[in-house]
Amino acid sequence: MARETITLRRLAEVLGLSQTTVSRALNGFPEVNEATRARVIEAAQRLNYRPSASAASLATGKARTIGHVVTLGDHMMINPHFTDFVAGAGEVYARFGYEMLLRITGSEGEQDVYRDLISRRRVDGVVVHGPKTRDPRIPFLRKLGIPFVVHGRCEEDPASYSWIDVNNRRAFMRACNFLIDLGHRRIGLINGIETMNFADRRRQGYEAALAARGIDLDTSIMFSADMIEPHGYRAAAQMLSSRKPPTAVLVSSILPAIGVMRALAERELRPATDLSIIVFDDCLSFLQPGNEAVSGAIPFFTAMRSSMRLAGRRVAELLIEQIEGQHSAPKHELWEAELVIGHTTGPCAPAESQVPVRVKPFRRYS
Amino acid sequence: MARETITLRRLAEVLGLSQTTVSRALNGFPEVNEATRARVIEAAQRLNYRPSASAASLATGKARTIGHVVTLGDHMMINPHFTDFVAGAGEVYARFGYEMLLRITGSEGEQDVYRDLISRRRVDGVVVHGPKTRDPRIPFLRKLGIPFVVHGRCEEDPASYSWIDVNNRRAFMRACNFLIDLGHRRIGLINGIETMNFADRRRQGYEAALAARGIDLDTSIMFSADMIEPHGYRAAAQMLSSRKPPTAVLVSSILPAIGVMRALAERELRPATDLSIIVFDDCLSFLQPGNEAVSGAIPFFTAMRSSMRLAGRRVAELLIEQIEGQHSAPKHELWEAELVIGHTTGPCAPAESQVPVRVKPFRRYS
DNA sequence: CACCTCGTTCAAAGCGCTTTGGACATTATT
DNA sequence: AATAATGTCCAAAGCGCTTTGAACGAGGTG
Repeated sequence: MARETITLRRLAEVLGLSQTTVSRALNGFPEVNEATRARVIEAAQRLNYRPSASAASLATGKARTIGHVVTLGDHMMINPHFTDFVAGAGEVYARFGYEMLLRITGSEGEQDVYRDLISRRRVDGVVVHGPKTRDPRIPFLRKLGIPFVVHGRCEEDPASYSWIDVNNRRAFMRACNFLIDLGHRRIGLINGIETMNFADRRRQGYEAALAARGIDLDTSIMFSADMIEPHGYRAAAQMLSSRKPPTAVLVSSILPAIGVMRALAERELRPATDLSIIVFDDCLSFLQPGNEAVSGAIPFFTAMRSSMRLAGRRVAELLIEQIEGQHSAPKHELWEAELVIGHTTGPCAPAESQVPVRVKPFRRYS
Repeated sequence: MARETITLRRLAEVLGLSQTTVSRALNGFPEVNEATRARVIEAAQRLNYRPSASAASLATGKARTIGHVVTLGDHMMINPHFTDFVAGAGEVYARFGYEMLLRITGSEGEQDVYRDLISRRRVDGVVVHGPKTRDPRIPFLRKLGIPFVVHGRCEEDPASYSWIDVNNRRAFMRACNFLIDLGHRRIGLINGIETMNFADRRRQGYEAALAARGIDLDTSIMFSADMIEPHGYRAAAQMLSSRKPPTAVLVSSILPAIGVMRALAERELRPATDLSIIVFDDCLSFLQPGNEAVSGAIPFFTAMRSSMRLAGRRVAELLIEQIEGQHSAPKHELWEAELVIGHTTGPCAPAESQVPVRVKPFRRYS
């Protein structure tokens, strides 16, 4: 098993053919006799021949590898949603014969990481994770002239590059409207860090919905921080202990939402009856397995859903298209999140609501 | 910026030197005049020269890349603990100039993935994630004669390869003893999938602790499944609805523990008072940020802790040592988890306990 | 002065692929 | 029958590095 690795040259010798022919036979070129091709393939399999990746990429100039640069946040952690995304992207790479290169980096020097990856010709393209509202990486990558696709997008010139994003603004607007329809007037926001474009847009949606119904903003019930459990806990604890706690809250991820639950439990309060909670959950597979939705069971959290895994798949597909295809125009996809009703939302308790409650039957928003 | 990439040859031409000298100057060989070396380095920086990774690895035979093969579990998801591990490993790779290659695969054909990675010389070594109790990957990799380090270990011949593992047996034994000391006699187990070695050992620890105190096993309060929220929820729900619910429970990960909390809340029961919970949390960064422990705040869950990130770091270090160093003997590290007391454990309610309760003061186990 | 040793540099030979530009039979076309 | 058009195959030139073996002065020894 540990016998010397077999090279193209050896294989050609064994077969009594030239390297050219063997190479072409294996790579499916038409100008080789089908009989010889069969012989070659058989021998390659028998001798367990695998072309050297570095030799091939040196010769072709293609690395057949895609780079993912993930930045550690304030808490030096990788966004857990990332695993789902990567799983989706991985499927696609496997299908097309690409490798996935992962670089973990602190927030400084991200650009150097990209530059390094690219100028050493380690990757044919990169995917950009977690774009900020104004993100220097994008003009930088454009200038480098390398294929890339953004998961999310930036404020500036989004038409000039490919991206896939969820309509975060709309999702939060809708969720907020849903709460208002339930009679809530005092609605808190537990958002992610608002330099991130997605969080910024979520806030916009929240603000727009309130404004449209003539509800004033109250910054004392608006929070913004890393999307982790303790943040949700602290924010909820602070709101619930205030003289005028909200009756509902919009939470940016299921992680802080779990913290909200903890704060409620501590006070012997209950979701839906004491505090309505809507969470943007991105279908975190390890908390909310997709099959639950399929099987028809009612999920616990009322949530805006959008599959991270699907996003990973689609981003990978776009990127490969861009790498392999002729220079096509940038593509964009804006996905709508689905509002799924769970057990954490309910009508505003009459005592607290300033207007008559219009209870709507639970239903599944498109 | 998008000007043609500069090669070693060009750089040598510009400098009026041979490729040999330039290469050696950049790679720190001693036989080059320090004055020339300085000139070379300056020029390289000015012209933004980066050696081609594939050319270098073709010439040296080293890929300077390490492969991680992660297998999607039953729920087609990546274990979320993985992100922390990878973050740790990534730090080390960055420090030593290695890349990280990630391959996502279904459970079939894992071996082919390794074989492919290795025989195409894409990686210099691999790390094995989530070893099963008897895992065919290990003899397979040994036969291939490639450097690898296992995160966890297998039952068979663990002395023959390098690994880093947590003493899962001991951790669960200790946690179980702690509960027994609190007066609990009926202790449930919500374990991971027991074909996984770590889950198997955890169960052993649990069983050993009970046996040592003369408590009979009751398989109706022992559960084993993927470590996700719904599993914890279902297991807890089932136990709490039974005629004779446990007064304490050992949970294999913080994810199912969240499900346990949900089951409790649903029944208006409370942790510690109605059900003691100890969780093995692996310091999931997005739920239990390390700084909480450092800052002295009492964490919510009573937990057995062991840092995934540290494990990732150490595994990477061992692997690089193995790749670069002379053939040294396999190394093993067995880490002890730390038992940290939080808010989810308390004495067994007298009515339920069969023996007088011996309350111990809360303390931090080493 | 011849000889040796250093310190420094270089030409050239790979590493294992892909790809260009023929070569050489066959077969089809005139 | 001569020519053109295939259908198959090959030798050789790269791709951009690393590394071997040798060259060449300068300084140190006998």
